[in-house]
Amino acid sequence: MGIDELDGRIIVLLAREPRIGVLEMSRRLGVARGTAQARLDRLQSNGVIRGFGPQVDPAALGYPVTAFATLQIRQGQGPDVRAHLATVPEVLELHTTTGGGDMLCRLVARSNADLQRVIDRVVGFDGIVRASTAIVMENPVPLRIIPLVEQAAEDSVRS
Amino acid sequence: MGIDELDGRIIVLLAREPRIGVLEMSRRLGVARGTAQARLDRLQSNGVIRGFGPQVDPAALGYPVTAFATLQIRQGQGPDVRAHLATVPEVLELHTTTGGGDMLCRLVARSNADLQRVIDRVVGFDGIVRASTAIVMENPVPLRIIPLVEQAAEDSVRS
DNA sequence: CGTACGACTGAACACATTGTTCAGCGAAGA
DNA sequence: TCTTCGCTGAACAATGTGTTCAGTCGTACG
Repeated sequence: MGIDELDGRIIVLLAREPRIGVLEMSRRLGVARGTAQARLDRLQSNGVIRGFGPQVDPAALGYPVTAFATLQIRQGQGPDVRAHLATVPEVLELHTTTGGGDMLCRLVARSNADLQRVIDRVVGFDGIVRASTAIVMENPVPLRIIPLVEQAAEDSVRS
Repeated sequence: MGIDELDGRIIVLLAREPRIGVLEMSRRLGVARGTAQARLDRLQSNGVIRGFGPQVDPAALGYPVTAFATLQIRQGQGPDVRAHLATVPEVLELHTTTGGGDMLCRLVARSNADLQRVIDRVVGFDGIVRASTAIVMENPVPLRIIPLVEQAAEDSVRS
């Protein structure tokens, strides 16, 4: 577990220019191609890099509204609620959190009006006692990982 | 704005097997290579596909604890708080939401004990009045986009 | 002190894919 | 009818891939 400095450089480089291949990568890093390839393979089998799936922008798909909903679940209904939420395409993400068996989910919708439809569909299920929704206005820090990768790489240097 | 059925198949295919190239993609989709390439280029310049950055697992980096923190901000301190949070590597994401100028941020930490350090760093800033944190226990629905893409693609068929 | 091991290098090879361009085709719209 | 647009199928040189090899280096261990 953990990554070293070269691993960190690989991830940062890939994050900045995802389309480059192993050969170009090895050139930029100043290492042999085999090294770059071995490191990349290791990072993937380690699970550090899960994959290179396309990053799709929901807004460009016609879903410009994002919201977070906190759900309160009736005792023992957790599994059912999860299964229910998994069937709703507009539920992009679901977490169970501390604090009375609550859940937090990320929603998207076509408009504020459409958000009502989504929420109705989300909470239109028996096991959900209460829902409180916060609509996202701005996203000053979009989902990012590079600073954390750099932090983790620096930590490894100290060893 | 919006995607058609072929676009949807391209995105889903890429999400399932990100490593395939344009040629292999065109074979699976049953279209000419030029078509696949043109569609992919268009999706990217449209902004529908933002990129193909590596999906890094914070847990594998040594940060297995995730939490969501709701922050209450002092009037007019929003910009300063944003700048502050952007400097914290463990802040993976930050949104401003409806409800009294609040913010919601996603945090990671090396352990529950380490989370205290992260939170202290996050809230150790003048403009933050109050913070309430929910620790993530399970993640029944990891961040996903495929169901939404399929929904959007189906919607386009009806036109 | 010597050895075994793991990681890295630099090279080679056949093969597949990429970027690019071309002419032709069919459907939709002016 | 004519034009435009997207798709097809093909070709080309250039580049990258998967794979393998022998050789080097530093370190941990006997």
